[in-house]
Amino acid sequence: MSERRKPYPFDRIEPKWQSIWEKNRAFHALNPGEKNFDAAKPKFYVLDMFPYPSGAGLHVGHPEGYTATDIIARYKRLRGFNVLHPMGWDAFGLPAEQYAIKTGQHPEITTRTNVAKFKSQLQQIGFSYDWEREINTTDPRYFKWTQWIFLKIYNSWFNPETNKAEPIETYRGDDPDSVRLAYVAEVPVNWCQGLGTVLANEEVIDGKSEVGGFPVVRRPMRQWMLRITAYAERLVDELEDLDWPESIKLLQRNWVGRSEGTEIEFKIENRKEAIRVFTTRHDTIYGASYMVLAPEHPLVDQLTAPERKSDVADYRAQIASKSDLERTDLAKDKSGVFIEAYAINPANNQRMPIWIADYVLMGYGTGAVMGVPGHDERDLEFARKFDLPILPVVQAPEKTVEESIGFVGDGLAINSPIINGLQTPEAKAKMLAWLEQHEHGQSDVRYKLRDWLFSRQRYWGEPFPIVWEKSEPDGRLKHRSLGENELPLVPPPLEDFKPTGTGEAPLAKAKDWIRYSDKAQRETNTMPQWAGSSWYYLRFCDPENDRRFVGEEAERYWMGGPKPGGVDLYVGGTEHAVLHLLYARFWHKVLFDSGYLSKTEPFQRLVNQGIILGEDNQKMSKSRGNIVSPDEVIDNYGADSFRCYEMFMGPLEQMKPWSMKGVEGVSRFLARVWRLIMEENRAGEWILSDGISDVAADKSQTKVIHATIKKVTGDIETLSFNTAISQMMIFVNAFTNADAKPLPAMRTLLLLLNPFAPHLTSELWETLNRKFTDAGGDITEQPWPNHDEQFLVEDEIEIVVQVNGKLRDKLTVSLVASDAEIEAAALALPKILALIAGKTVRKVVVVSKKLVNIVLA
RNA sequence: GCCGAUGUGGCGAAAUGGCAGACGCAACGGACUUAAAAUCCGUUGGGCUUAAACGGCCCGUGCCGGUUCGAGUCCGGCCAUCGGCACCA
Repeated sequence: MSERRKPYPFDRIEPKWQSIWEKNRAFHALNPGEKNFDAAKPKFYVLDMFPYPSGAGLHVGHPEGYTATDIIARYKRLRGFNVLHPMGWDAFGLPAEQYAIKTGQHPEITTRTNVAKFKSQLQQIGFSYDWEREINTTDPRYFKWTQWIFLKIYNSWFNPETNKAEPIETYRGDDPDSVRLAYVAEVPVNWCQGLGTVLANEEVIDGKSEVGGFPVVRRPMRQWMLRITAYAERLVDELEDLDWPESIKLLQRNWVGRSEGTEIEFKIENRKEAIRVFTTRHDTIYGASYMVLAPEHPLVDQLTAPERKSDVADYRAQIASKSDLERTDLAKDKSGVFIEAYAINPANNQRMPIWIADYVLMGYGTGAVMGVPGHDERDLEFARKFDLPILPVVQAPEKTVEESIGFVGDGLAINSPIINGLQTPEAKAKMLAWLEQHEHGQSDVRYKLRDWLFSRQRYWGEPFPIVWEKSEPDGRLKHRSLGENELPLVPPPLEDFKPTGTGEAPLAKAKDWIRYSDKAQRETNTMPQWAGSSWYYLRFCDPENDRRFVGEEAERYWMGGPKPGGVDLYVGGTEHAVLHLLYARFWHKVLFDSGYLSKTEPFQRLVNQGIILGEDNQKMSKSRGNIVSPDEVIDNYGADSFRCYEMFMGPLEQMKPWSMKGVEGVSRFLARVWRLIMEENRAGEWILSDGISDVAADKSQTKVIHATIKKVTGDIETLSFNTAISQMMIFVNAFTNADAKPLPAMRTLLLLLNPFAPHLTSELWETLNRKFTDAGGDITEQPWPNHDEQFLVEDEIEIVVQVNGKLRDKLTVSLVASDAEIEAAALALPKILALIAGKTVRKVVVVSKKLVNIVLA
């Protein structure tokens, strides 16, 4: 590619200013208690979702959110805030480990290389991060505290009476291990033979591993779990006062899946056991004609008649062999086995045949449902397939009884002696009262949320600070935590990172490391990648602290404020709408309950940037070959053009395609700003333009200046950066052909543009200061300009004149004209007279200082 | 299937219920130039009217209806695209 002449010397000024900022520690935030800390300034904590440093480097999607937060950070500094704007690396994770398996290169080396690449790319864009606060989740000084927090969780239980976590010592029951917030359980997990590890649900796509595409099967394994379900209610309720997009709140609410209903007990014919059922439609109990248990339900073995045992065993085997994928495919086709036992419907004492079927899940509710085929789609399918009785008990509005079969909405209770004639809500209330009164059931709340599967069979993750010890009476292995003084627990050096293939973690190969004492061995599983990212925003407040995960004063300052959430602005992709944001909130609440934090929520305001598509309008991917790297953009147009284009493309939260032509347009705009202030001399050198003079702007220029201050300031506050840039383009267009460029106007423009194009504006500011010294100091030390409304008012205003709502003419009147005067003037316009001639004016609407609408009969 | 978001020129997009298309891209025309690039200026939703220009008229924000003096914007119903969940009782 031939050397193109640069429209302005960004290749010289951008590295220059980046090194000045670094040398001056321009963006270093001071903590309370540090020398020069200014307690009079308000704080602002603006955070990006820190990246996983992959080998591929940045693509243009990463810096979209980063640019937005950088503009906010720079703007807030100019507005006199102490700004915390940090960056770090979420560096544990599968790709580095897979690379290690392939090449033998230790993940630590891969990680270091990738971090260096990412960091240099971010620095080239000129982001104002406080690099002195850089953190890396794989650094033992960091994960020491990840392990420490795990111990806090492990050593806590959730007290339902206080609705918060408390130290395990306060638990009065026999078996503390049964209530810890971190516990071991045998659960069905996603096992991926190809990768040799269990995977989280989100790492499994259509029954295959996201990495490598290997098949994934369900398999019961003993795993570490975190009791996030204890917080289900608070995770929903405490969303309320957060400034998050409603759609994201809804996603979280749906994920937690609260439903209110009733737990009902059904007696079993001729037996002492009972089946408990959870239902949200206890008003349909008269229509419950059969009972279904999940195949794994603990009562199945006891209740199944001897002659049905082999059928049940066959059915269970058949289900176990199905993969998740097959299960989804077969979702519509109901299957099940009758176990030759009967339950008694407490409402009408009818016998209900008991079945097992895989459409009932052991993991939700009680693992048992009452079959109401009249008013539940799945029950109806099941009943039709196995010829079970179908009784309508809710009549749909405007429908006959017969037509109401399959109706699942609210209607009129029928065939239900106790509640006949009642609308569903009243029917529910009365039925519940009846059930409670006769001790058949009580109201209950259930959640879809499951506990968090927290262990992985991987090398490249935080080891659990847990040892397994032979306990004295029975010689069984029991877990216990390491002491805080034993942290960090660093993973052993390994030559061979390969999975064992047996479900045992790679750490099991480090025989010396595992051996803790004569009678104790270390836990060999590691934590998932989500661990480090569940609290990193806290560490940024005080990253060097080696006595505490975050210092109290630093936490109170940066995570404080009047709102429930601590981080003032958090920007990142929607892909983390549920998991990361839910996990972080959960950890935060445990730490809050334990008295370590000042706020109940981590993130007050959340904004999701939209993804950037390739020029072909498709998602960027290696296989499509449409990935745009920031490097090429910066080489050709400079970092400021890159930043401004990222913001000019469209609304931050919207999905939008990349366009190199668009970058060029924005680059032209910045070059125009440059040439507003600079000109080339005969030698081809850029020098301060003769046109710049210290004169006042004229009236129309003043108006543009103040309109721009107002618009840009308001737009930055609402993150509408695209329209802020448009307004600055209007400003520049207005001054491009002016004979004299008034100095104060130029300074105002540079300040407004500074958060967007910091290198260009710093350079021009400095150049102006060399000749005109009164502004003094660096651009970053200036106050943000204020607009004055008086310069925006017009002497004369244009009034739109409509006839029957259609624009017909315009009218210019004085600012002080009354509505009556405006109406009279409008009705006197020749065009309007012609239009209304011979017609009756039925009404005239006058909107003050705006419009007249003449309505004809 | 359920839930949510989005739908405006050739393209990215603007528009407190009040002039639809700001700003930018692309395209076309002009100035400068031996020429090109760069730069600057202008035109640019569709159609009709007009020899042409000025002007004038009609249509136009996914589709159908409603509220309103007035709807891209509010309400109801559809359609399409994208995203999430998916036997959750």
